[in-house]
Amino acid sequence: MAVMKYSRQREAIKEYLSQTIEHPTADTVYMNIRKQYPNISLGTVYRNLNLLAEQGEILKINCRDGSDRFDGNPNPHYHFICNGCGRVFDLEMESIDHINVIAGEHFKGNIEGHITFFYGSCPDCNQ
Amino acid sequence: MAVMKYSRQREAIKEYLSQTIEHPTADTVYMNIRKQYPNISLGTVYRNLNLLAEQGEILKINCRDGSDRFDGNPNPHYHFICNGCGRVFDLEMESIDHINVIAGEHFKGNIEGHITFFYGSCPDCNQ
DNA sequence: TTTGATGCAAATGTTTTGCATGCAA
DNA sequence: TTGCATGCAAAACATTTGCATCAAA
Repeated sequence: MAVMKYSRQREAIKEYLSQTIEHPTADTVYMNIRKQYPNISLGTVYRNLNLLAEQGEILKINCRDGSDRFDGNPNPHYHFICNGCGRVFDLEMESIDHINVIAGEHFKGNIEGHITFFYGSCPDCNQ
Repeated sequence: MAVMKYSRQREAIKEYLSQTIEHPTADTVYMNIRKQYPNISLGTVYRNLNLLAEQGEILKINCRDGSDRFDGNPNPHYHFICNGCGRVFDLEMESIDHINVIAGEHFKGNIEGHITFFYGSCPDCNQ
């Protein structure tokens, strides 16, 4: 892969993601970066989000409510998606990597990992 | 919800899904049903797949490799997605519902369930 | 005869891409 | 200067939808 050159747009995207607790969609990122760089294009936002995710600097979350979401915290962690408001929350929880072993007990392939997200109602939507 | 009327197209879709071990995309279902009903439209396939999934007669799998996949086995079970060939396998494994409890230990919302899929290399792609 | 289901095509929503230009190294 | 990054617009994809017609009940 070619070396990445510095770009102020990419920095702005990284900065924005690192300081929000939301898990914004590409479009939300676009809307916010536009406040600072009105001429930035959606294509550039997508290109940089994908680049950063590939480099492991951010996480791409496929929560499948239509569009992908992005998380400025690159450390592996689990997510909770609220059925009520649709917001995505980070979960602090102990490792559940042992489920890979359980999954592999009757399977002849090689299980390398899992993707899990939890759903239900968040504190605000709960009753 | 209005009562469903019989339709031979829907029956054919259900029949096709129940007798394949693949986890076809909507487009693959379309291609196959067309052998029997050359005039069926992709819109009808999508409408019926969504209907059947809502009724709990089939499963819709969001494995996020581009398009959704469908499974004729409506009983909850876990899936394995091969990083090599992209195929989706059913996993026979014991329940891991306890991870809902683990996830809820430090979270104030109500965790109702989880979606998990495993990945790695399948027996064919493994070495 | 009533009303859900269909085929067709157009529309939608998200993401990617081609290309000329801009800018970092 | 070299070549990655950008802005713009068009394209690519998967999926949904409006509508006139068809067919189950």
